Amino acid sequence: MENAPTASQDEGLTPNRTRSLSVADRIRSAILCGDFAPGEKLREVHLSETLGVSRTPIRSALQALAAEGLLDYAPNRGYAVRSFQTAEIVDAYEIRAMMEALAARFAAERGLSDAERAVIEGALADGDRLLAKGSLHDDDRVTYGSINFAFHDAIHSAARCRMLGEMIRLCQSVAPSSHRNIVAFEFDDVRRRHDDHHRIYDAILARDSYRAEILMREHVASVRSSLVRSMLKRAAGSTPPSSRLSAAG
Amino acid sequence: MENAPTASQDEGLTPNRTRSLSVADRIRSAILCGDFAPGEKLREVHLSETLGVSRTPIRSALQALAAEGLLDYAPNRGYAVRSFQTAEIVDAYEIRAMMEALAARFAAERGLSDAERAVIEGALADGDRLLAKGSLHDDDRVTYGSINFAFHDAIHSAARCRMLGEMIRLCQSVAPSSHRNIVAFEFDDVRRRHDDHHRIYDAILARDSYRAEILMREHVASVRSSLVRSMLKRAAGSTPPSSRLSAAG
DNA sequence: TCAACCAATAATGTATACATTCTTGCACAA
DNA sequence: TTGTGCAAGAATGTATACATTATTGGTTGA
Repeated sequence: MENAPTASQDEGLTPNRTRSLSVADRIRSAILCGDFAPGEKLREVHLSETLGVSRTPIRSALQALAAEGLLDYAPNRGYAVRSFQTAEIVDAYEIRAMMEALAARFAAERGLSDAERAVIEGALADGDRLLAKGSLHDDDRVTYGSINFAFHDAIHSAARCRMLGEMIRLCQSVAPSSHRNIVAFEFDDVRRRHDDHHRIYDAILARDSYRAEILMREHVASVRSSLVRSMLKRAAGSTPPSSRLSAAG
Repeated sequence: MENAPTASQDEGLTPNRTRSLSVADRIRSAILCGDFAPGEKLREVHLSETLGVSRTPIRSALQALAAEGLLDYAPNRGYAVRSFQTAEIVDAYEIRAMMEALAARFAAERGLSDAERAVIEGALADGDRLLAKGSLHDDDRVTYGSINFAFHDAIHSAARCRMLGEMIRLCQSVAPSSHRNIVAFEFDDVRRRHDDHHRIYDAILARDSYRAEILMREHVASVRSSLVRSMLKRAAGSTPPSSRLSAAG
């Protein structure tokens, strides 16, 4: 009902899309959207019936998602949604800070292509324009998210290192999996980070690899700090110790 | 013939070993031993006949090895042995240097368990004993390899970060896959690196996370430098430019 | 009441047949 | 000779039946 037959919806744009890959995308989205509780078991037959494909592509998709770190696997016991502790998410930002710093260093050492330079300069200009307003609405935050992604993605590409890109992807797949992870950045936070972007770009252009590395490391680490601060604030605010026990179990 | 029926060789020590996992281990070993040429295609039916299992566990194993980075995959075109350029191997050491440095920092921040401390002190003492001889035979180099592994593995464990451990594993799976990668370390190299181990342990014990990180980063980076030097020397020595064209194609 | 045991059930693991896609080789025309 | 097109073969993708392993529930014994 809800899902059209997969075979007939092949779109010409994406040439080789196997059922396994499509199914992996759908399950991944569902996990990241929080449709499954952490630790929840994913049964093959159930997914098979829900998604309208046989168990074979389901198994393949689950294995792929486990390799991405989204699922836990135990032989003969199947797959379960991996539950990330707060500490693991914070650690992932530390790892990502190191990896992005290395990417910035590589980019500085190896130089930017014309396309990459254009993307970065576009991202910087777009950000300048957005921040010139002096405040941010929710839509603006989404927009800045795209700008931010474009900036970092161009640097990953400029690093010319496939393994580094893969590892950064792994780090990124951890954080969004936690639902309570939407940090409402303040305007000043965003402005400061956008200023970081300018400096990092300057360092890369100047082929100053050491400065590019240090700046990027601090840049990502500051996101981690904001995250921790935000989580502490929420923990203290939303569930004060007194009201906790009085709430119905 | 050569392979006993997998089902009957279940050993009590390893409880849940599926055919997929066993097959993945065998193919992984074959790749790391260089039984397949870089870029060589791995056909499912062929492997299925060779290893005496059906295509199902073969496909699962190939997907796992692709996730580990040992194989390349393209939809409808199967799997091929990933060929690592020299630059990629060198880059992997840079990545590993960052990751191991972070692991050392985490270990210093979070402390060592009694077991981890015992392993490290054992590795340091064993290394001291080996190096006291003043020279190394080939057997000694193998022995020191085990000592080195024990030291680093204990620190990975002390980092208390699963994702970090997984990423370091990924880095390590790259380097050995290149055959021309056996660096014949000189005695002085090994002695210097063992001294690094002592200093790193001291820093971790002293909870000096900054020093532990810096020392470990330099420690791994020095291996990369030795590797590069060794490759340059071999390139210059074994195939001098003059003899290159005279050799039969 | 509680623990251990065992059968029934349901899940995952494997083998195999079929479907789809890619590759290969040759025929044919420019 | 060279390039295009097509058909045969071989490879991968999928579905399904069967095998093996976990889990569950109840029974039995203390």
